Amino acid sequence: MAAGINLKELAAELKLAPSTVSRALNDSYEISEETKRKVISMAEKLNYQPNQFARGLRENKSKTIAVIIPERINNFFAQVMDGIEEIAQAQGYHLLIYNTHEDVDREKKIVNLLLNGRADAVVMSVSSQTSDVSHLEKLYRQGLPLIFFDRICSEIPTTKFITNDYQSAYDGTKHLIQQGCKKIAFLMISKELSITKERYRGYSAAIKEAGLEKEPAFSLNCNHCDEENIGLIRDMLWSENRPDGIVSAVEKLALATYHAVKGTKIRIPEDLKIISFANTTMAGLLNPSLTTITQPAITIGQECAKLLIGKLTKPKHYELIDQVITIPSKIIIRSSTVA
Amino acid sequence: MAAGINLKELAAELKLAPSTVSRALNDSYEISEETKRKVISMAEKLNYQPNQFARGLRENKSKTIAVIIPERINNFFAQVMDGIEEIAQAQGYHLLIYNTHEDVDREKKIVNLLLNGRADAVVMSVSSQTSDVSHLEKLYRQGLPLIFFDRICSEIPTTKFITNDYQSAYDGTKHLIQQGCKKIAFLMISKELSITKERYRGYSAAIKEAGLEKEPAFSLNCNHCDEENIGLIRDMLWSENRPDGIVSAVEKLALATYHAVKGTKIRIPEDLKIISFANTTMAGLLNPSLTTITQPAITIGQECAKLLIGKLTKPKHYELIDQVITIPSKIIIRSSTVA
DNA sequence: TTGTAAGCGTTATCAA
DNA sequence: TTGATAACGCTTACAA
Repeated sequence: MAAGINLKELAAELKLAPSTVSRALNDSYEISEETKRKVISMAEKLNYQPNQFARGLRENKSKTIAVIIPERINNFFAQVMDGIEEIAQAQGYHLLIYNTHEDVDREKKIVNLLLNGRADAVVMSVSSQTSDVSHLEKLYRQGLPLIFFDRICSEIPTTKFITNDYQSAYDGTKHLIQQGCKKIAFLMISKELSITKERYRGYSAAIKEAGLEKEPAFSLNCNHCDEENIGLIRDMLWSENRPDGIVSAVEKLALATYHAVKGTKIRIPEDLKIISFANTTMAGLLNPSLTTITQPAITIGQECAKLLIGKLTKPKHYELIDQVITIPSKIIIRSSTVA
Repeated sequence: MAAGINLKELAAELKLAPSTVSRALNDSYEISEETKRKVISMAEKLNYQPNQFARGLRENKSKTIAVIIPERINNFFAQVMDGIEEIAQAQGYHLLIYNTHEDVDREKKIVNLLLNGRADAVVMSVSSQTSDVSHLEKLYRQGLPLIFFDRICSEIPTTKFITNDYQSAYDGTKHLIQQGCKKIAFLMISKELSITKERYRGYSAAIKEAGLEKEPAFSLNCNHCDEENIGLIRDMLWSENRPDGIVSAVEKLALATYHAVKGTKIRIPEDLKIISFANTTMAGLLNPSLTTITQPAITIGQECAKLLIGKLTKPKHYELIDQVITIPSKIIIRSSTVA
């Protein structure tokens, strides 16, 4: 309703042809400077805004990037989105954002919605339920530039951005070993996820290298219900053979551990040391402060956006080749691992 | 590139006219069941996806809602977005999300970008710098349905959703008084914001009612630099006449207070009690756990989306009248206010 | 019940 | 340097 003025009306106002006005606004070389000036000033005066649908229909471009994440209430993903948006805004791109809530059915629906030109490209991190990737293959085959970050999909031959999951988990686990831990558990949300596999590999390598036992019950596969996770962790901590160290693959499980321990006689770090992949700014304020493996979330977002927009605007100079680009995390040692 | 099939090609494949196919896909009453079946099955087989630009151009609808927030790394706004998205997804709407980073210039640019039909409606929370609202008035005058939440703009005669800022701040302050506080400070990020004004009114009323002194230095106006805020709060806590209670209008200032106190001999809650508007799930894990005024963020998001989509789909039944709808917060008492 | 044709607001091609 | 016209893919009067 109401709506603004369109090109035809603007042209009529100027007593010029629509095509002339269009060219003037697009700074075409074939238009005189004087006409350009007149057109631009009138356009501003009348607050002319070109219709994006008409333009999109003509040019087959939406100047929009779709971002699909599994969770919004999560500092890591929030920071990645800020990174993406920073680059996108600067280049005049808009962001359609979708949260799958870790639900692969929602993910499929969302991906299907993107097959119609609503977005020029897609950047995503898959849900923890995603094992069948046919919907992603369909998207890829449509020719939409697609890249993954963090939770990547190795079946799709495109560029992926991750942190050094293996090495960070290895270093983190080694840190616990150096602090005297003998029985170290690993907390994860889904065995299917790329990040889980890599982080678990790093953890396992450090355990093996140190000659420590690898109790099966110490590989704890959690889910997305906080209450259940707290229960699972509590059970593990009250079992006969309880761990004295924990490597948590995701932030929420470290917090669940804090909840599980709360009100019990288990003390962190004296009885239990914990290190976690985490990006919360509150790590330093927890009780005790949490040792974290902090991911370069903003940088990951920026790099995703740079590559994708590069590919969209200068296809000859950018190629989304099948590769994994790694940006290292930082381990920040706090009280939860130092007795 | 690549791209899918279009309506004309689909029609050719079926040996039908494009209009017939269009009607069949839109489940028009004038098409026979048999034709509909054929069309739909062929559309699925060929994975036909209608072009959104063409449709938008025809119908002047984008099925998209723009959401503008001042900050993304913030549980309150993340929850509001989840609430909006839940309703929007169910109704087939997409979300364009913009972060102003509390910068009014960015806010203006973003608002200007929305004048061209990219979104059918806008839901926003203004930046803390926003005092000149001419850009918002322009948006409103264009006829784009616009609603505000949390940080509202009273100059625009539309519907706004907030929590009971006055009452919650009053109750929270009273809680501190009941816990024995005599000198209560108020932390805020910007005097311009609607929420600041209302929360400050509630705080002031409780202070006055209890006959407590109202030291000017106790109204601490902070900004968006965490380091600076920690310094400001530290200065206040080390001054001659230091407060024994704090009401924080926003979460980040409560966290800044925790940082300011860390490593000093000031103990919470013994020497200083603190209550804060906050939506972080970590409130219970802080040291000590933080008493919070928790806003109904998801509900606020859902209500915004319901009203806006109602207005878009059934304009006769929904009116964005000039009113403020209040959804109450919950005070959750934890250790930071109980000695 | 199905087909024909016009038009949404741009931009690109061709002509003037 | 500017103007007229067609085309992008869809929906909807109007015809058949």
